[in-house]
Amino acid sequence: MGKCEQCIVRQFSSLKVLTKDELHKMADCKTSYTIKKGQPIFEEGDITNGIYCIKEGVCKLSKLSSNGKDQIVKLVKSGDLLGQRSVISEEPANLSAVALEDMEVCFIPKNEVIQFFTENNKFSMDVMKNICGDLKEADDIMVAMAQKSVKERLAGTLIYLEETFGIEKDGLLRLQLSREELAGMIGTATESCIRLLSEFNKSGLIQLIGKKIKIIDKIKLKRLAE
Amino acid sequence: MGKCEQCIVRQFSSLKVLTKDELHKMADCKTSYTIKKGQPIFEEGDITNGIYCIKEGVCKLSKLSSNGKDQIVKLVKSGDLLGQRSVISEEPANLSAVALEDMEVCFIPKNEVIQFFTENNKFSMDVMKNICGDLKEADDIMVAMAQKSVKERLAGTLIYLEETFGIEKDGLLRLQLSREELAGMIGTATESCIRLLSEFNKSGLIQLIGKKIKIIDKIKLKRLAE
DNA sequence: ATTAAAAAATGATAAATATCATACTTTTAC
DNA sequence: GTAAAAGTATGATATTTATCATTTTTTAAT
Repeated sequence: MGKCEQCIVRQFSSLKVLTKDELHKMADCKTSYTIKKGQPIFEEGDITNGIYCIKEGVCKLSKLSSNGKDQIVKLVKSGDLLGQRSVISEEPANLSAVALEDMEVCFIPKNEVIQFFTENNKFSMDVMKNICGDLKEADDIMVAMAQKSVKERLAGTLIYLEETFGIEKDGLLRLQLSREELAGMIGTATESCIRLLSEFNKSGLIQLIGKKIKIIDKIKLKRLAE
Repeated sequence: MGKCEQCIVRQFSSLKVLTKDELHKMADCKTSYTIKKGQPIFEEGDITNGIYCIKEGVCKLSKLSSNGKDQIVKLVKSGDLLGQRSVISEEPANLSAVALEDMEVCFIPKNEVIQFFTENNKFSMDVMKNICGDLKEADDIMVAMAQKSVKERLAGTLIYLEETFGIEKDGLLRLQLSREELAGMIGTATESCIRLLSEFNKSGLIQLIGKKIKIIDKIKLKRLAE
């Protein structure tokens, strides 16, 4: 069983402020999982009873709207924690978490997490800061959804994907989303998303290679996103 | 100077878990303000250096989009706290807060708030729960902005306004927003908002009396909002 | 390797929404 | 009290976006 001390999640998340003792306690109670691409970690409405540490891979947090479309609210990647909100609010999950790549995650039961909260003030402050960051991000996306055109949102999302998940040696976006998922991020119909990608392709902003995307003119794309 | 102990904010917000001692400390360091309708409490980008307790009145939290329109992200009312995110994140305000009615607020300096955080675990947990609630709300609104039509969002917002701020004896929505502000809540052009209000009026869902609004058929309106 | 299924792409069209113009009404300032 | 300004309302029109239909391409299964 892993020791948690060397884990990537410990370096990047709120776990960095845990003491040696707390890390040992965590290592003892955690459960490791492998999740295949496309599989859920939890679903909207589930009672989660703990948080997940993302050791490897990326997942989407999404919510099914009454029109039957799945809106992607956030992407979560290795080094991040997942499911803190439900533990703190003592509520079922508001969003579904589904793997976009094969993943490795660890589950830490609620009781331990709450103990860390009450016994380690640094930890609760750091988790709180992260949730505040999520709130700011959500507010900003809300404004973009309400006030920006689909074209602007697509441009902004492509920039975000490059800056957050990086590119491969050949310049293609490392994180591969289906057109439907990309549409679900920007909040539009799949066909509209595809059409705009074609348009960006023709006007030399991006290049479409199979289903993969390469950003060619980042400056113009950024300007388009405003 | 007020004592904080009897204050409405203490009854409804995270302040309820503060000890007598902490309340006294707070009463000593707080500053009371009166804010006239239309005046800002703080603006996007301001360094706020503390939190506000809303004793009386309602304000809007909004963000100016690059298209020049003001998107309303949240309404905050008496009994609520305001500005916690900036204090926790140690960042400038992400949103502007502007009074929709004459208001009475108290300002508590950052240092005291942080002291309460570190010394009173109940307080930090309760603030955290509230921020988690805001995050859930923001995620839900984001999905609505992305996936619902303007008509559905208007219907939902009218229901929200009635349920959150109540009605006057004659059934009119108590909180009076201008058409422009209502449009800024649902994320649409003012004219589109006005047109849909007219349509709702003609089809008997609501009644427009001057600039005030009365909900006539709440059932149908709710069904419309989905 | 071949075929079925899924995903991506594109065209045609309809629906939703924004924009611009203008009229009317209410509020505000002097 | 009156004029100017702001807010509300409505029409005409343009633009954006969704929907439905079809084709092409890619992926997966046998």
